[in-house]
Amino acid sequence: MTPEKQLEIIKRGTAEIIGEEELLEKLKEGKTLKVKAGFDPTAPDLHLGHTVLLWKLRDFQELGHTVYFLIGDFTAMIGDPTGKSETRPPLSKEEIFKNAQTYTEQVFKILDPKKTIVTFNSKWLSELSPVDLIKLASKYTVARMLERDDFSKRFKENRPIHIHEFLYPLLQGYDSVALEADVEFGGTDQKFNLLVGRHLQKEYGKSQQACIMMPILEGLDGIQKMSKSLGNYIGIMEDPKEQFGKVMRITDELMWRYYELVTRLPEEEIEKMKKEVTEGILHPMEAKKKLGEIIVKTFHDEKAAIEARKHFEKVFSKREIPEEISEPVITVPENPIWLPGLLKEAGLVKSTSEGRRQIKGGGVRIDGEKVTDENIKIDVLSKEIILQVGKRKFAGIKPQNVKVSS
RNA sequence: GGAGGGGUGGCCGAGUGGUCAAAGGCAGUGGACUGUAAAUCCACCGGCUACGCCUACGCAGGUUCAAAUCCUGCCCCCUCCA
Repeated sequence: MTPEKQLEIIKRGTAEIIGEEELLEKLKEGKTLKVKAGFDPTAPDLHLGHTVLLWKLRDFQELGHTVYFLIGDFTAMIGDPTGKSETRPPLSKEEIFKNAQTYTEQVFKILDPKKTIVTFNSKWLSELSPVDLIKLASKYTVARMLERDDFSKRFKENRPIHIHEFLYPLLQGYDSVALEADVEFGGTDQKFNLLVGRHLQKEYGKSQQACIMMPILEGLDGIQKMSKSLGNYIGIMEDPKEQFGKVMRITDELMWRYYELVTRLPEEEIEKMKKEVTEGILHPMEAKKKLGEIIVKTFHDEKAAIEARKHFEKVFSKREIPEEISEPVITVPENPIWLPGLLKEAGLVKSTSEGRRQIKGGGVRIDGEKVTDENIKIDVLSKEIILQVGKRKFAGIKPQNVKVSS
């Protein structure tokens, strides 16, 4: 493959590339590139947002390059500045090891393990002496630091910025120096940090990395970026039914974005589907179901995808009770038990107060029958009953799973 | 170090002695409608087998019949001066 052709593959789907010329030069030299992507070890639950980047790393691997999967165990002490700054205690060796394992478990659903090197930035960062650190700090200015979106905003709004937060971009940049990265990856929100890496490499007399920014995937709400803390994510380790259900809950518009960013369907095919939907040939729901299947299949398998779809159709389209529901083992204070208490025991609501509200709001069903009396008492010992709260939460209460405490 | 401003529910943000479990907005949950979507509308949105009680307005005390509101000390944040 020609270097130009390789570059074309690399560029597809990216938001921005800085240092494209150097990258092309390196491709022409035919060297195996060191591709760096950093991850925070404190949040090892990967979601679809991360996969946008992972797929692009996969492209690099398929072109023969090596991915350095960098776990920022050292920089995690600072945390990428977001305003909620707190110095976090360093993670223990065991925790780091455990998190790293969780990572690889997830990441290798997409990446090629043979072309991936997992590494930790504590390896070189903890070796830095105070003198080294001062040298590092001298390579950048406060004015330039304040150009960073997050910092400038906080500065303008009179919100605190701690000195150690300035260290984060510097240390991340130093990672590139230490690794001698040829390419560094990040979301568009990482632009500043990526550029610091490029700058520092120059300062330290190394060749400069290309910075590749991937678009940020919107979360389920369609507005904010997908993140664990906002709770608007689809986790790649999540249950197939959950993944499918969450996909179905996004807006039609957002569905296309997901098609583009988290599936590997060729662009032409996506365009074709889009056209068919606007022309009324393809029902948007059908397109969405297909997306759900693709996503489940990627992280689980074909069988799980089909089952998830069936489950969805049964429970939501036909409003039937699913085949498999949880059957909690519960302890109740008395036998005919007060319903709100039972709902709480069964884990369907957080408190009896919430249980009462749900009943009043018409969200509770027993064996498919709506319950309106919040004071009703239920006999749970004579036969199995199926409790339901809302459309999605079910629990089967079997007499043999019930213990009466008093 | 000095002067001033501020810390309220998941978030934003009103509230300066009782009528405050705390306005309003966002998020969330349930219902209606649907394609389980979106949009819209309605309700709920601290806990407790509850017309009452408990816990909550930075932390700890105090004044009062009564405090998110007043007083004292402490912690934290911001601004200006040095």
